[in-house]
Amino acid sequence: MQMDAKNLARVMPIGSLSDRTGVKVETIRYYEQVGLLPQPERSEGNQRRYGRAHVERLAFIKHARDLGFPVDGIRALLRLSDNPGMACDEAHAISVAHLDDVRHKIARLRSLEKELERIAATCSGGVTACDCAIIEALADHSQCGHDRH
Amino acid sequence: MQMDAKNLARVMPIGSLSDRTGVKVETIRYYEQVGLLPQPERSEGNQRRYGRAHVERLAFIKHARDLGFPVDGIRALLRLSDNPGMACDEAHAISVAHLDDVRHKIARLRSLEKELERIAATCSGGVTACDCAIIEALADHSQCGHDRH
DNA sequence: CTTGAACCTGAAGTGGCTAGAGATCGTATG
DNA sequence: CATACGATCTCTAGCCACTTCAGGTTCAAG
Repeated sequence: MQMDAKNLARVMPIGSLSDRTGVKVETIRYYEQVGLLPQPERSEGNQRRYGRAHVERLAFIKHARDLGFPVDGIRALLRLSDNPGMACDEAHAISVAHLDDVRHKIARLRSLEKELERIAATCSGGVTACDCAIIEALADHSQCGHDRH
Repeated sequence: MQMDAKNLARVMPIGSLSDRTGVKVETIRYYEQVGLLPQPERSEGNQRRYGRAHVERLAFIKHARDLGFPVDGIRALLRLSDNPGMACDEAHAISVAHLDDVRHKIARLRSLEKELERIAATCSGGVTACDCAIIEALADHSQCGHDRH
């Protein structure tokens, strides 16, 4: 067993970085491949060795991904974070654009929810009464709230 | 020009099927490839020829996709719709499962929305005051509603 | 020194399409 | 009947953000 929690923040293998950040090993390698994470130093046997800076950068990435930022947006935010000073306006623009996107998705899902509720309610699962209202509803576009006469 | 709207419901080329259903030509071929649409008859010159049944089936598929059903779910619903009688319970289960999924997505997006609002609000875009609050918020997980001490 | 978990690379697979290349078909005109 | 040109054909690759796999190498505990 490795003395993980304590203070190997100095030189960590990829598995420990994974444990610390909650990002899977394969995903870490993927992030390196697409240029989100810099290439770390290697052990004599060619294994990746990470330090504190990598933990922070990966945590940043993970947090942004959890918030649904696309990888390209994260790349931009990381670039800004690397060059402080010329940052704020652009970071704000990226966030607001993403917030907009999230709101659109919510709106769309809400209307889906409504129609699914309506469709599911027409048939409560008893085999008797319907044959089958759900399938009919899907087949017949005219029943739903949308157009198409 | 072809007499589209009137009554070529008998034998349609793929473009007309596309126009009637709002599903792109390439997508129609894709649906055939993955087994959602049956292989249609062909003209002497090997072009697809569709009839009324295809229009209905494709409309069904489109409606379900618009509602966010995954292709596998649609495959199941189509199977049910082909074998009426043993249908209703299973169709209901599929729909309810999907509705559940949609609700989870909504809940998740709502919490994302809240946090993005909070983060974006910390820096309103003026370069002066922040350097940069958004980037700090992303870097520092401890500020947000989640855990991690 | 042996074992076995962790690590390595590179390629392919996922879902649900979309886009492109390059060839062939079908039909409205001249 | 010939021509032009849009519609269609097949096949392949690309998109996003990973995930999975195969087959090998390294590291560290006992």
